[in-house]
Amino acid sequence: MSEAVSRPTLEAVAARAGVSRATVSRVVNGGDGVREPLVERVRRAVEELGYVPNQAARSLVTKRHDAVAVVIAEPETRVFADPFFALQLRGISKELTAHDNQLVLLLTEGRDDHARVGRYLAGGHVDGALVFSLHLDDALPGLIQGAGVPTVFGGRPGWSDGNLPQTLGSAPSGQDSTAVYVDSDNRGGARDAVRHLVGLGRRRVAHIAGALDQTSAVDRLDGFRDVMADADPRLIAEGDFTPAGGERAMRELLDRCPDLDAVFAANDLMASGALRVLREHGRRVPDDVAVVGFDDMLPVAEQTDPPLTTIRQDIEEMGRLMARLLLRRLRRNPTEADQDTTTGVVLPTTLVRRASA
Amino acid sequence: MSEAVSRPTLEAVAARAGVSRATVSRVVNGGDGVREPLVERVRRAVEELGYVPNQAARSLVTKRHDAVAVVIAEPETRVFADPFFALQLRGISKELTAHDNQLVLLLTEGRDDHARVGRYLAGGHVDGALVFSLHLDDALPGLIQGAGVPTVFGGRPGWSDGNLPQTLGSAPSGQDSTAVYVDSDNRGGARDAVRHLVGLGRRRVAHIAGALDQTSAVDRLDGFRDVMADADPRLIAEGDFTPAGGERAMRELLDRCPDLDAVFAANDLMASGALRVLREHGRRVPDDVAVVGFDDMLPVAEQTDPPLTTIRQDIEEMGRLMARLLLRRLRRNPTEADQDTTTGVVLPTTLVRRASA
DNA sequence: GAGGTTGGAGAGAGCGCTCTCGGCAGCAGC
DNA sequence: GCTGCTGCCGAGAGCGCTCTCTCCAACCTC
Repeated sequence: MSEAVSRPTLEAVAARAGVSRATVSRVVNGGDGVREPLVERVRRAVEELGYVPNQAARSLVTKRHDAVAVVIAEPETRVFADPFFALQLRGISKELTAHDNQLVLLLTEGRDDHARVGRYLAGGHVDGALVFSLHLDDALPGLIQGAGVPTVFGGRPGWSDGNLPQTLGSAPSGQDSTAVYVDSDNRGGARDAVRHLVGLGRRRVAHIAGALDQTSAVDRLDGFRDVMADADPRLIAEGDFTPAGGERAMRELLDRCPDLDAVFAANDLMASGALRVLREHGRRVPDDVAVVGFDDMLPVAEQTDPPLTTIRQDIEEMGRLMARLLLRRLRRNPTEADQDTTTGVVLPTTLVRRASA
Repeated sequence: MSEAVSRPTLEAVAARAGVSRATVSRVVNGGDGVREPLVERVRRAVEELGYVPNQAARSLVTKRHDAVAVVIAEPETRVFADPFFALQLRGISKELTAHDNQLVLLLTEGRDDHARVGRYLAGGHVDGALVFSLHLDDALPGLIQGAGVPTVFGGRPGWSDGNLPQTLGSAPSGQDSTAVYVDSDNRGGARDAVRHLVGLGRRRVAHIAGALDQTSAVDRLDGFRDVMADADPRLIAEGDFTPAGGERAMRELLDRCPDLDAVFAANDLMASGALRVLREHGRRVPDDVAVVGFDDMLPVAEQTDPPLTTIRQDIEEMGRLMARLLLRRLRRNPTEADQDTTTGVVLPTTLVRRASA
């Protein structure tokens, strides 16, 4: 019935190895400037005692935490429940653990929670933050910039470039507050999708847009317009990224333009809804109407009837890249950081051909 | 171009309020034993300086971290990409933040990573762990029990009750190493599913089992057998929880027992595969063959044709409960903990009727 | 071989907090 | 009016680490 054995300290290792605390510290942190025989002796002592550095004590003095926060602001279960975040987290996790950083997950529920997150980040518990900001009117990005924590955004934040919330009053300066983000090429992907449809000989191409308070939806719509510059405005309907929204939009479109011969939906979920409505109206896919989605959300895109032609983005890579970018800024010293003018990284997308177009 | 302003310390607050550090500490931690006027003064000073306690310094002395690890061991992208974990995380997050605890996410990639997780947990960086162990042969649960960290498992761990890895050599004792877990009522849910089919008058009910190295799959199979005690063994096929596996199993079943009139699939993904094969074989659902799934995985269950009748489990609640259980053990003092004989909590499931059965 | 130079090791301060302890009021009891 | 409490508050040690500063030995240089 022994008391919980307290874990060994640097002191204990030093005693065992017959050296000073400082030497053990040096060895544990890379071993530079310590002669080989001593290094060896310390290593053995560490091994034998099962020594693990006390992170709290360490960060008390270094002021580093080797931890970054991942902030996911998503009140809507629907979106949260899709595989998107899981994959992104996975990419982030891989990159972080490869550099011995911990991942502190912050999920927010509604607006009130934003303040909590802001407080947490400003509290200096983590070295940096990875933030997913989905909505244009979201206060979170501003709050976070205000917290003065190095941050990388997932998805282009809602404010336009050059219009950053620079002057947030008491924002601790010294941090360059340029918004760094990683996004996939929503606009380019949309262009590819529409070009593919046009290449198939379709002339009346409709678009089911996503919720336009999200930059991804706006960008995909822009991509559509890039190719269909002179498109009939009635060929565009706004959905909300849900299957039900896709159904609604599809009905509208069929109603307004019965002669449409193709649909580009801003995500696979809406495309699946559209497919259902098309079938219901007796339109054959892809013979009468060709359909392209976006996301390549596997459980959906592969299961629809017919399987969905869509635009794939490498979600996991996006997460990995976000983490890599953040770690790089954390590592740099100020002078170098000044030269780091990266503001946005845009990942390519690819068209995945299945049966629907 | 000011230097990064270092955040205020207890000392600073004390000076401003004209009291000692100890008094500020008392106020910050609840204010017991400090007279009202002083409390007020300290509160104001905290407010004015924007003081936030330094968590590292605090845990250095308290040896608590107000943080728990969530360990998700899932090398397979497929499973990880389903909404399951997202919802569970959400539940966990809600409960943890309600009690001012942080969530440290640990995702593992393959076996080698298990050691890393074990080391991390044993390193005493977190107060407890929430672990999702999916496979029967998984070494992780053992490793974690060995780390001597209070743990709650999500899903019944792979070892049978009463056969815990008690003696893991150098496991720091003092912790009661009973495995606590939260699971949904896989067996009961399966029984409900099959009873529903039987209640519809179906007599040749088949089962597509999940990967049987997972307790959930085993339990669902057991539930099936509970109701169909004398079922033809050829009516059972093992899938792997994927749509493709469901297709394969369905083909097998149709081949072996062309007269089957119902199928209970151990998850919705496999059910969707089964539906496709049934359609391909000209069987009408539910007229010729009724189909029930499991999980109520929304993007899938609602989108199949016909929409899937399935068993719903409250995933988010499961997560919340796991966190609650863990926090309770962390809060308790040893004597009380001894009386806490909770080992498993099983959450109820409900049948959701849609069109497939 | 005296003085200078270097690289490796130890001593010790101190990060920001908590918590025990001791002091000192204020009050009751005799 | 003195002892003995009780209740508040401050002093101070110390959590486990990093990091600077100092010291010392070994090696050059002329």
